[in-house]
Amino acid sequence: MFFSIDANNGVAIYEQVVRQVKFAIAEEALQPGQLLPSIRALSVDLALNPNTVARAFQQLQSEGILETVRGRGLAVCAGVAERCKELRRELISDRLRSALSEALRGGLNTEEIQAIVQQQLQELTSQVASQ
Amino acid sequence: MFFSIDANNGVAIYEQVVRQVKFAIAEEALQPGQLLPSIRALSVDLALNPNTVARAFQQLQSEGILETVRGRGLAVCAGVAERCKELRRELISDRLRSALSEALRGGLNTEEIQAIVQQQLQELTSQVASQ
DNA sequence: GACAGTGTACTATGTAACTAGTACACTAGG
DNA sequence: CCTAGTGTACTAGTTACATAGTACACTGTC
Repeated sequence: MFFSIDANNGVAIYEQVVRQVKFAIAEEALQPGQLLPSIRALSVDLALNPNTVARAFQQLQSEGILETVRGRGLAVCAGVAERCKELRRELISDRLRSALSEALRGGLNTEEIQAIVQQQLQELTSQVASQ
Repeated sequence: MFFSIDANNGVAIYEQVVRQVKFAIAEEALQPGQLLPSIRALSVDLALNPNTVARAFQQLQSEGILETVRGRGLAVCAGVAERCKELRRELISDRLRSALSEALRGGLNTEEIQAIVQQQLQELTSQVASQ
């Protein structure tokens, strides 16, 4: 599957699953109507407890992004792609803002911060390219 | 005092205190030999439990950044300013890297991410300026 | 009908983080 | 000496998160 979990991320594991499902819908890697991998299958893939995955899916359901298909599984609701794109932008913006705010409060100036961002982006993209 | 705590940051509160003390030393807002505000005073300022502040200070002590002056308080060790500057860069880089990595995995491209960083930096600096 | 695969619900356990409160030894200053 | 202010060291309780295991109702397929 597409998801990757980092246990000591600050972000709770179930929350990481929630975010990455939203991202997958935003990327259109998950289409409306499409069934998600089952709770049990995904928990094996990600080496998580089924309850943790179930909690993530329940939250997505309560947000109106997934819906239950009785006896079949959970499917992506119709017409949520656009909303997921907005959510993705908000989630990423908030997290970046929090990190940038700490950097500013820590006494770094804008130029130093931008340099760090460039360096990290370069490292990350070259990593992905070499995979 | 200089510190500001954000309770739902992902970063544990005691860890935020640890980081901000390091940042203050890196900024030379705290000089070597200088006494820090007392655990009790700081806990009142930040509306935290004294134990939480004590835990942060104990960690800083075990890292060799603060030292006990019996009956007086905790003081910044001599010659740690340079190390704190390195630590500050590492801490901020790691956190930014984590956020940027999520953004890339979420399907945003480098240009979109850079645009978000610029926007957030601009908002944050104009906020600070208007304070 | 039988079975396997769904989501859902429940209780229980363990850990980390934070809070609450108390007690003690030490030092500086009157 | 006495008092107030230090750090330090406990025990306890709460919350959030993750894990472990079990049970149930539903659906699709044979």
